Amino acid sequence: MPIELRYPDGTIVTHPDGITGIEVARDIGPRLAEAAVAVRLDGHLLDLGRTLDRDGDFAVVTLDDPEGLDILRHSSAHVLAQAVLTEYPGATFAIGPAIEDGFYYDFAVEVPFTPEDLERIEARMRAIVTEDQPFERVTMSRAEALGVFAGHRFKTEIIEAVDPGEVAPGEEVSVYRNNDFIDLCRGPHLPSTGRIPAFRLTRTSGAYWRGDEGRDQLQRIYGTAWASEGDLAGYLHRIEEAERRDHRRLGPELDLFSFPGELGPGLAVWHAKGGQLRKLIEDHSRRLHERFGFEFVFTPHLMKADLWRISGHLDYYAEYMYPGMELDNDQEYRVKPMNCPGHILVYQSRGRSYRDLPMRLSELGTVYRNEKSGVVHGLLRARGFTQDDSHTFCTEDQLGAEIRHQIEFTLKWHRDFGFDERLVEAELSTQPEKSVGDQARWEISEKLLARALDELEVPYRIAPGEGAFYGPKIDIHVRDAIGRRWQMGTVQLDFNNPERFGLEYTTSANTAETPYMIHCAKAGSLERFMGVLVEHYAGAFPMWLAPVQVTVIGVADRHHDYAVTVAGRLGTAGLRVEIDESGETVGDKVRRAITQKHPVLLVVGDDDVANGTVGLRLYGEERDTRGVALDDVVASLTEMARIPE
RNA sequence: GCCGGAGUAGCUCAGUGGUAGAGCGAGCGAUUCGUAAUCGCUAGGCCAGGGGUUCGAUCCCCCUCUCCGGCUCCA
Repeated sequence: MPIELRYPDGTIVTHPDGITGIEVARDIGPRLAEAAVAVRLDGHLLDLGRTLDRDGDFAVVTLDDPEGLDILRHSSAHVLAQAVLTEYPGATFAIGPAIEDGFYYDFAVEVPFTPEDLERIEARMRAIVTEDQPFERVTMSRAEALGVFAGHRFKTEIIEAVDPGEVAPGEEVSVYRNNDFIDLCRGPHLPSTGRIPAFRLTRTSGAYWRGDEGRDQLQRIYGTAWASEGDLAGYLHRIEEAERRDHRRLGPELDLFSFPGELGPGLAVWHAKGGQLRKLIEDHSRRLHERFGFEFVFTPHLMKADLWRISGHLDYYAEYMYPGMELDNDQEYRVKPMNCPGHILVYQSRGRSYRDLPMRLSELGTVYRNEKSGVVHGLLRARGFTQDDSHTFCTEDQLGAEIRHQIEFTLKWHRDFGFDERLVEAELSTQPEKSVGDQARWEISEKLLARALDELEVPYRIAPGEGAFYGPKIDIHVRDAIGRRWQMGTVQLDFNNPERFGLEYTTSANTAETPYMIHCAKAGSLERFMGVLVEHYAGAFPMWLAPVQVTVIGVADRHHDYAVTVAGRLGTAGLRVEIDESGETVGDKVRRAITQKHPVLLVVGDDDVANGTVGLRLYGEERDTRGVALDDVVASLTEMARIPE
């Protein structure tokens, strides 16, 4: 029975039954056959040597395809495991998938790997690649497989579980063999180890078996693999670029913030420049909250423990809360990890009617969370931070419009900081297995959250069951200047707190109703947001955010008075200006301003004093413009420094 | 919290079982210069903290703290 394959260009070609993927590829073209690493038949990836036994959409997969890279990385993981099992007798292996940009493999070994081990393993891997060992696919029964992997307890566990995610369905399992190395695997793989063009082992770490803290701690080795040495170099360059942008490095360098050891982990101090930046961001936050109809409230950092008992935090969140302190006749107090209970008390301070709703309460609320010691990470994961937090109380009728309103706000917020529509993605997390709250409310809310995203044309994916137990949520993610994805703001429904606190409003029919409560943070944590901003802009902030917008440099000391005049004019126009008064050379002063990433540099010399002009150089530009009239500079810089409308 | 790595001047890093060095930065002096580093001098270190081994420890061992890479967690 011949089979009909439809190629990506739409043509349908008939082939004899039993033809293999590589044979079809050869039939299409010898160069394609050479580049081929696998084929795809109706969405299923198959090894090149597998026979094709049915009609379907057919495509040859090469290393230019994302799937091709996944296969390359997966095969690289096998070679890694082969190298480790060869070099370290007694080692056993767990799982080794492809991940973004690379792969890893988890091992159980007597002694953890050292950087020297990594070199040794990498050398062995190179030898395996040079030997160009073919990957051979073999299927066998579970019983046989249990025999093959006897003594490898993790593999045995996988086979016994017959996890459909890791092993082909049914009783048969597939394994891949190259030389005497054999691994349980669904495949597909490269035709042979020699088809790995470029790889590098990058680091080691501990990892738990099955990701479970309570189970074996394994040794994980990470690597990266690419279609060419050039791609590998490009990847390593991107890593360097990310390091260059690291906010933990730029923060102190640009005098923005630091984490003094005396304070304790995860606690930052903001220096004057970072304080200026933060003030600008907070000002913008308040401006927009006001424009979007929010009211400002303030709640204390310390509240009676009973409040956290009512809210349920002491039941569900206690491990993140700092220990209580006993005051006034054994009254226990807690530092707040969240702002919600405070805002609820504001709501509850008097009887509310439907006429009060929607009530949007916001606060730049500083909270403290006792993050585990191993997870604090600069501003991105701090123990003390400030949320641009808000809690909105509304009726069911208002809910749809309100959700949309808050998402619009969040989008506007990100747009203003350089994350436009193209860089924003959302994630809609729905009801988990264990949840509280009225089922009807869950359904209505999830529907309205999705509808708002549709209407606002925000691309999103649904994370089924990933919502908090108290309500569904939308998380806003952005991609930064080098393509990394960050989770930023969030819009969350909360069915738990209104119930626990017994919130009510009086309807027009004079009945009591429980309001909907929407938790929304636009930036999330200001600290985290600013950390991401630093990395996004690589410390070179746009004019309106730059702590120092303009540096004025006199060519020689005799130009100092004129420099002061220029700075005065700019300052009067509302610009943030510094004069470099050091006795250094012009070249050195220019370099310092550039190193500090100041957006605008004005150099003034004899000609400028005589003509009322300046020499203008913008950050990121190699050239400068001489003899620009001071009035023009004031006008154009003021325009450049405009706050987003 | 767990696994691994690392802590030497403000920063980036050399260094040795016999009580420490460079570059940058800082201060001072000279230089007065037109767009990415002018020259010189000076100051600055409980070598993360504590304990041990040793005649002697920054160096070797143990503990603690902090940071880094992951894991885990992420109401």
